[in-house]
Amino acid sequence: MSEENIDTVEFAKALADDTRQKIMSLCCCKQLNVSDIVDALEVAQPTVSHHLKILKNAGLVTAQRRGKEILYTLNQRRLASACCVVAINFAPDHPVEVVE
Amino acid sequence: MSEENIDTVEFAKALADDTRQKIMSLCCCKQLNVSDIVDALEVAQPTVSHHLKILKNAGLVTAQRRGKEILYTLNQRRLASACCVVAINFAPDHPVEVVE
DNA sequence: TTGACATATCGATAAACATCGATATAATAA
DNA sequence: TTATTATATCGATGTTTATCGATATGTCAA
Repeated sequence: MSEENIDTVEFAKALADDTRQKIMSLCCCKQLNVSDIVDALEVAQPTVSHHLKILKNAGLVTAQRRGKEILYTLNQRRLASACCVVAINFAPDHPVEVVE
Repeated sequence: MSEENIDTVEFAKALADDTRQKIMSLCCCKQLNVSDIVDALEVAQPTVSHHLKILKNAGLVTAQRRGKEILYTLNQRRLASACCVVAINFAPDHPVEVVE
């Protein structure tokens, strides 16, 4: 949930599901509402909301209400940060960083 | 399991457990046998073997027999690669790479 | 207001998973 | 061989998690 402090277990758990990875791919670089995601995948709406909650708690997506709908977007910066934190923590001899 | 082909769901699942992250930290830069890991953590030996199998299948540790014991080491290169693959797949606008 | 639409939450269920005691397998030494 | 040590596998158990139908909450338009 936190802003910049990354819990690597929470991060990995959020990432550790095929449906959530699909959701992440879908809302990368775009804002999608829940119905868009439900239509793109083959899972029920409560299931999508469940996964979005997990992704949001891990800081991997952000939510923004627009009228009746809620737009979700992948938080790419956070994701890249988390990958770097994992690499730096566990693979200190192979440092990884965001380029440019 | 594979050499360079990284399954991001398998990778994330392997990473998504506190005990496994502790094991990874323990055998980073060193070779540890199972008993060393059992002693360092507070879990039973079959549990440690179970986690080592998951890490090994994901390519995150390598195993080498030496006499009666089996030495496990973290595969840092593989871990760094996997982090990069995740970042590149899901955060294309924030490219991440192994430096130097 | 009421109704329609969009999403979240609840409660139940089944599958996946972490854990451990008991036991099997493997290597070595006596 | 037998005994000892180290690790893996098996089988059972409890916990976590993914899933979905039903329902609640929230927003807006009429």
